[in-house]
Amino acid sequence: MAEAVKVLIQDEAGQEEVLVESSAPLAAVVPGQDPSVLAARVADGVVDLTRPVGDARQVRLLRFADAEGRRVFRHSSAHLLAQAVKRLWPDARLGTGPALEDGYYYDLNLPVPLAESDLGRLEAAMREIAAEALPIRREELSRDQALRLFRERGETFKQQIVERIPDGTPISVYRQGEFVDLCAGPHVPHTGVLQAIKLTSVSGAYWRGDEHEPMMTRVYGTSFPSEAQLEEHLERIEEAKRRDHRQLGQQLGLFQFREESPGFVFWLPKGLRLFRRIEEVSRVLQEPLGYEEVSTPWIYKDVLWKRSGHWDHYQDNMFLVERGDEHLGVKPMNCPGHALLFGSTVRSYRELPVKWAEYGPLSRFERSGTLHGLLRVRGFHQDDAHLFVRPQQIQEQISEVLDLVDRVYALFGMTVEVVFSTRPDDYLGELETWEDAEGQLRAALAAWGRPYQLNPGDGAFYGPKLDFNAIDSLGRRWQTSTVQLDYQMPQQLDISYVEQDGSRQRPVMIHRAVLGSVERFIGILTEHYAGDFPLWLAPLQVRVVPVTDDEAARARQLVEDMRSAGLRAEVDERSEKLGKKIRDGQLDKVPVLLVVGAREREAGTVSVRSRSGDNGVYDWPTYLGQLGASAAIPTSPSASPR
RNA sequence: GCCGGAAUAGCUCAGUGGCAGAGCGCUCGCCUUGUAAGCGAGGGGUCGUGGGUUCAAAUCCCACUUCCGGCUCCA
Repeated sequence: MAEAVKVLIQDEAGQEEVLVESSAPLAAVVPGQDPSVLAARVADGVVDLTRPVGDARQVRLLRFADAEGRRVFRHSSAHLLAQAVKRLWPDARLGTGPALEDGYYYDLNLPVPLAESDLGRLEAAMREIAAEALPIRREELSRDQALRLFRERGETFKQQIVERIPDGTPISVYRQGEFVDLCAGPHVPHTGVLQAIKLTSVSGAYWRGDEHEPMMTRVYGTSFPSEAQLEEHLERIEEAKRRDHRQLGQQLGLFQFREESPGFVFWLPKGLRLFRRIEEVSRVLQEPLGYEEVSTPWIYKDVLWKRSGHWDHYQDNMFLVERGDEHLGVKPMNCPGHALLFGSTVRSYRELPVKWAEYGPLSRFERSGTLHGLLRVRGFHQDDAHLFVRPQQIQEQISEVLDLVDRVYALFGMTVEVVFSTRPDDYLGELETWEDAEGQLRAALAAWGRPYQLNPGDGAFYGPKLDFNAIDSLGRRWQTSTVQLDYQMPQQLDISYVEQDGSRQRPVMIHRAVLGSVERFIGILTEHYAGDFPLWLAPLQVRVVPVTDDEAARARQLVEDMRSAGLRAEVDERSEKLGKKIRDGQLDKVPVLLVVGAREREAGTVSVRSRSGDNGVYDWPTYLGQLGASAAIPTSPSASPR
């Protein structure tokens, strides 16, 4: 009972209305059978082009350029990968294979270990299947039919998934040639659409993400409609690799890691200059807000950790020391120490808020496989502070921290995103207190006036929190810090202040770190700037390059002038060609190279070369003044020169 | 911690069972340089550590350490 219906086709170019049989597949409404159309969005969601038009009256055509079209393309690529694996290893059992932002993966249980060197073979098999242009067909089954199908095929993992689907839910599978996969879809019309394919890596992944479940082999890949787009993507990956802070740290002589102390950083002089500069930024910006620095012990007896709750909740992440009868723990956080100091004397409400900062070393025993350059270490420093406040001061103090976060990240040309995590199911304390705290956080966020993401139920058991993601120059997100309200620590360590009415009250502790770990932050900054630190931050700001050995004396004089002005400068005195010294200066990513020869000496000038090239000749005393000014921390972002 | 891979000179890497190599860096000498690599010579190695197989191991096998890609974790 085919009936002709009017369908409105929407495409990026515009829309048109066509008349089509309702029993025809959606593909029939695609103008000119355009092969770049991968799927369609109708009222029910994104669907296959093989689906009948049915009662759809508005159809949006999806291509690779659409995020939804891209997901379909990548998901079909994952099926292609799984099919290729099954052709090479028929005993392989399928797990799951979703699309990712930039590609896809498939988790499989394989009879043999798979190495990255096997990926070429696998890619070849994928290309073969693509060349076969197998039609991809959807089938709907009952739960029993699906169970039987996957049991017959020995797909035990798929069986597990089906078993978890409630009875009565329609189940879909997709077939392409000999391959069948349990899948909600949708998919591209046939495998020939999947043109440019690349498998990128292979690794292990727990089944269902649970470390008690078996380990699957996960193969990662990406795919594009054309080789040119694939090339472009691989080029972006190369760019990210060139920015890898571990590589730049080695190349620029900033820091090292050594086998003798896994997870701890060896800072070289240049790296430590960066480190100190970052700390300076933190101090300069927060001291006017009434922060004061304290220094507390880094090893405490188990008694303290038991009182603070770390012994029960955090012991696995602590370095423990046993010395005779004493059990000691190296601090993973500053809060208990700060709370002890706060409680060491009677505090009046007049003193609050108390804001104590500490940059000292923290140690956390991270599992060996989680260490990653500066981004995940066992020994680090935070721009940590604890605010002891009266409950009614929460909002104003959070607002102040939000403002500080904005100003700090603006210095580095980064913005932040905020995630607000609220009361979890297993919360401690009074419901009323929680509601008040969350209300104050919400008010502070509203005053801040920017959108934020809500993460209900993801707060800490002791209080709600705000997480910050910094966004770098490549658009990548990095979790840098959290601001957490804590009602438990003051109680556990029994600290209080005297209220206006003479009563003893518990302060609320606000844990906050703006940069988070300084180590991690430097790793992020290195990648953000690709090692081209701005002048005010660069470990070496100026290198003087004498044209001949005869100019070395003046070059040294210039460096002395600069050092007196507080600049970080040095001379390249090697007996090398000018071109060589320029090249090395560029490779060392020095912001300013001053070329000085006989001409400059006679005229009292310097020839300036920045990272972008020759900047011309300047009068030395004038230029020195300018340099000094632009090398200062640009506390007002508009005044920040790169 | 788990899965897979890797470890050779200071750095980046070549070397698949038979005398340990290259480029850069380093030292010395020559050159005296004008905006991205001047020339020559020299020094430099427990081939990650320990065990095994073999007439013979950087190379094959086992264990450990560390790193890399992920997973898990990151109150």
